[in-house]
Amino acid sequence: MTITDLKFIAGVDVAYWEVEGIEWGVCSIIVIDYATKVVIEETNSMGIIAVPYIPGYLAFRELALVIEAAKKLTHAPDLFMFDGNGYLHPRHMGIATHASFFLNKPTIGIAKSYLKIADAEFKMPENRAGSYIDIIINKEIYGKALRTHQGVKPIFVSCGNYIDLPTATTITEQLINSESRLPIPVRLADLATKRNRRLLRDL
DNA sequence: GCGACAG
DNA sequence: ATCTTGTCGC
Repeated sequence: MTITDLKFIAGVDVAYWEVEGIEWGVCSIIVIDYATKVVIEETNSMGIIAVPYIPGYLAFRELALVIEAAKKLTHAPDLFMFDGNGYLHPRHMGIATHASFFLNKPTIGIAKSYLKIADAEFKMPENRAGSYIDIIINKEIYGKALRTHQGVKPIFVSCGNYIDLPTATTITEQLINSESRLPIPVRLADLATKRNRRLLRDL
């Protein structure tokens, strides 16, 4: 995978709500033009969520909706960014990695907090935009804690699949604006998911 | 039994 | 993730 081949990049997220003891979820996928950052497309899917949240098993809870929303896309993304980990996972199989086998596209994992692996801790990157620290466990780089803005918590970037960490990091950094510590596609998917939830639950 | 815990 | 008001800061 080469950065110069990238045209469309997708951000994926899921939001939840409950109705009479039943949990529902809505998945939103936002596709933007990598060069201009303009939104090209949005697709959604919604359904009952039957799988509970268990740390390490997020994909089993969210993937069905993700795949359903991805099927509706008319502009095939060249890469998908997820709200959650990829290789930075106890079995190297976070949702970003797991999803790649269904999407058949490069994926990147972007987590907002650290999923502790084998009691391994990480040092916080220094407090300035762009600083990062590799998360190394048993001499292997799982991902990195990346500070996208000064004075804000770092995000955790890891490979999903079909991409290397330096490339994933470069792409992530190029999609950061002043609006959020998260890359634009993930941030927009997060906003879309909450907007759609408001519309759906008030139905 | 207690603490930890992506979303 | 979600439940939630005001509030501090750029």
